[in-house]
Amino acid sequence: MSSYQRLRSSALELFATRGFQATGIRDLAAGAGISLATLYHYMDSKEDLLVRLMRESLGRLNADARTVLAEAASPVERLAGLTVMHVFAHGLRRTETVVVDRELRALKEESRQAVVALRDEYEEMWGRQLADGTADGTLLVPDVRVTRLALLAMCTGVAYWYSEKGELDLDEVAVVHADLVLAQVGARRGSRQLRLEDLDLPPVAWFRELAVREERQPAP
Amino acid sequence: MSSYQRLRSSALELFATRGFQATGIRDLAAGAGISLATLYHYMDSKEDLLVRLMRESLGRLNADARTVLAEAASPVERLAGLTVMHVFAHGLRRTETVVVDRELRALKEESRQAVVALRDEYEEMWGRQLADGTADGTLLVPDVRVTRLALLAMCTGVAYWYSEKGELDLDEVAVVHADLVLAQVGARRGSRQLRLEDLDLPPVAWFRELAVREERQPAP
Amino acid sequence: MSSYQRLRSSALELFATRGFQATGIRDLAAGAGISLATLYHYMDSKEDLLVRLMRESLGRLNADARTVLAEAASPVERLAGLTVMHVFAHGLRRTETVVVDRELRALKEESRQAVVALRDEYEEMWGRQLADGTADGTLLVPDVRVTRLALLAMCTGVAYWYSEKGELDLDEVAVVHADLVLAQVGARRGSRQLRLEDLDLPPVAWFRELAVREERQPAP
Amino acid sequence: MSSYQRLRSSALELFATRGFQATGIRDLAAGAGISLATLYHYMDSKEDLLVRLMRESLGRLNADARTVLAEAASPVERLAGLTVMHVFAHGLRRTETVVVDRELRALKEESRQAVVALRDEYEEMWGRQLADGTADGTLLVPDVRVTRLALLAMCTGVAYWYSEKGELDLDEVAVVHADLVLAQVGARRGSRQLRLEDLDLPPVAWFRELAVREERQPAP
DNA sequence: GATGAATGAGACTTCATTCAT
DNA sequence: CATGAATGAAGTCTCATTCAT
Repeated sequence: MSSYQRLRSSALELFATRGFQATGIRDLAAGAGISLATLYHYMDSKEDLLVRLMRESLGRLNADARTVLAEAASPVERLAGLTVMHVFAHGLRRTETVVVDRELRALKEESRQAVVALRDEYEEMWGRQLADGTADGTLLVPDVRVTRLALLAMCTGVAYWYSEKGELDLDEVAVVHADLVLAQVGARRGSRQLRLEDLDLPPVAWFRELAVREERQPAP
Repeated sequence: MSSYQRLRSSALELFATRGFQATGIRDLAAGAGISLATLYHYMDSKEDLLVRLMRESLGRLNADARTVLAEAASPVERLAGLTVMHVFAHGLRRTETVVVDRELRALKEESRQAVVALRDEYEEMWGRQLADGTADGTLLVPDVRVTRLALLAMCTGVAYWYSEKGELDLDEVAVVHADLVLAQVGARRGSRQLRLEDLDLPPVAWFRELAVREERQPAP
Repeated sequence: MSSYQRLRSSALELFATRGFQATGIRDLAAGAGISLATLYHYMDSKEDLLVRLMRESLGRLNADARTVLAEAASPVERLAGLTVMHVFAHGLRRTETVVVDRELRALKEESRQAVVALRDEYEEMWGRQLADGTADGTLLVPDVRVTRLALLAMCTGVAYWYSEKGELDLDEVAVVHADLVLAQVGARRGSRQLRLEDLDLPPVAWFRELAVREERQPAP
Repeated sequence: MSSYQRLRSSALELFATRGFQATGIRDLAAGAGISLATLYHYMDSKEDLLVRLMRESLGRLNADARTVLAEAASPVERLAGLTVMHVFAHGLRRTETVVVDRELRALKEESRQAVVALRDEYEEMWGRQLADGTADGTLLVPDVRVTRLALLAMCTGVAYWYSEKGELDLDEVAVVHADLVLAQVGARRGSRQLRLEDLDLPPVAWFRELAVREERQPAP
């Protein structure tokens, strides 16, 4: 693994665990196994590194979301698909998603806006399913906007409490969340509450694959 | 307002906005309108201040939760009551709840454990309702533990996105969340999905009052 | 002597000898006998310190120049008086004048402009005597502007080569420079070249006194 | 233009403008359009580069001075010739002369002595004319040593304030300085003040040619 | 010739904290 | 109560330089 790769993953781990502000550049250098000065071959500044990691992460999340949307035919299925994908992404790529979620405030205005734009792009995909499903009557929510925020908060929470070392199985967590979401948005067939297993979606293993698929990392 | 009161509220604002690590003691002093040295009349250390604020906040949350539990008769009603209370607490006491949620990791082991114990006490009250309701068949969830984590993440999210200056009405947000929770846990009467308005609980205004009720602040 | 006084004089010595850029803040702290952190009680930044020292120095030079102008009645006498004053100021307050002369380029644009304005104020007093004396025919120069620059460069040079420990007497150096200036500007009475001793000016000792007179230093 | 030529001229520009200490090796590399590591093919160290540039510059100044002395027959003419040559050298080879004048203090003792020796060699040529002219009565100065220092400071000043882009004509500046010098040293023919135009010297254009004549640069 | 990667030392500055007054 | 002065440790970042390729 190259120096940059080591820097990337240890920085994510540190930022996620201690927080960006609480992580010193000495920690970053030590984590990557390089000297303090060498660190600056791989980043312009600490903030620059953070921005880079955030953009990568959100870029990938958006790509995965688009992949999911292409696999699902209806708003309800798309919403469920996004949920499963989101849970896997936040459970398996814990560090980067936590960093994106928590460290926005550490950015200066300019870079913050760029990152927020990427995040909005993602959330817009969720919002559209809620709006579409409400429009065609396949789901029923009290308030589209509040519901979107509530669902995302719930699913993002996985990154904070799930651990691969724990006893919970992430496949199950994903299914549970999808079912919770379907219940929340009142997705029914006749009088019966729809569940993930009722939908025409790729199997859960497909979503797990998507989340762990290797991505070519851009050069420093 | 006394110096300590000003310190308390500006510290919460700063910790919530910038984060604990990113807030310097100079910021704290400036926010309270006192000198750097005087600051140390009101706290032993920066961490000590944080711990104090967290304990106050969680102490109050637990007290409010107990008040709610005493007002509701069944697991379903208690769960809905906790939800409404939680949303008001996190919407109206935004800074302190955000600080409790985000800055646990800034504490040293010893104080962290004390604060975590308070938090666990609170979450246990939620968990108990889910367990009780599952036991007596009044609600149906895929997994008690995952559901508890999911619901709490969803409801705590309010502190992050709700703003008193926004166009959303917090009363409505609270109702929406209660309805979402009831849907998620499959609370029904016959085949009909239960909603907050169907339950025997104090009116929403009562919960709002609870959340804003003045509390005597302990002396420094 | 207070910490600030010690900082002031050792900073001038260091800046004059090694240059601003080559002087580290460790050198400044050591020179003043204080710790690195304490140094920042007395300055906002290294550049801020430099600006302060420059403004003090130029402020005093301008004050001294005005004192001299008030003592002399004609352009020729004023020019000679400025010359003697300038030589004493640059010979006896060597460090600060050298710093003002050499370190302008180390300043950022904003502070640079403020300092340059003070310097221009001073040079303008020289220029006016040349212009006035040319106008009333008491002196004759090839080019007012070039002459002013040439004279000032010559007289400022004293700060670079004169040393109190050397064998030259500064009183004599001042007289020589005044005579050189009078010769350069063609100051004559009839066909005879005027010399300093021919003019109606305070004695040389008066100028020396002016240059060493204690000045109240402003608080940090 | 070769890499070394570009390095040479951009280094001079940077050293003259920002100062030696304030110029980083990254600036040097960027100025020459080469990489940081490649820079070290053209110099042993930053100081080595500075020494080289200084020796080149002083070597040329001495050569030019000797050429001038060979063209002039008397101390007065030689002094005037040196003055005109000096003004052209400092006006047209601004960067290198400024660097030599200001950055001596940046050198370590050993190299400093070598460069100072070259500078002394040059100043000695000025001193000799003053001494000779005083001895044979063709000029009259208050103090040979002080006068030499004063004249040189005055003429070197040209490098600091003259700009090719300004409105002043360097030919005129040179003539003015020569006349000022002649006045300062009391060069007369009978009772009349001598001026440059009275002397038997090559035309001003000859001196300008001398200052801009291409010199073979030694290989790296 | 040329360079990307690497580094120890040191740059300037701010940190949380203490203490005599 | 309140504070100005002081500090050791640590913050982020840049320095001139080397070396394997």
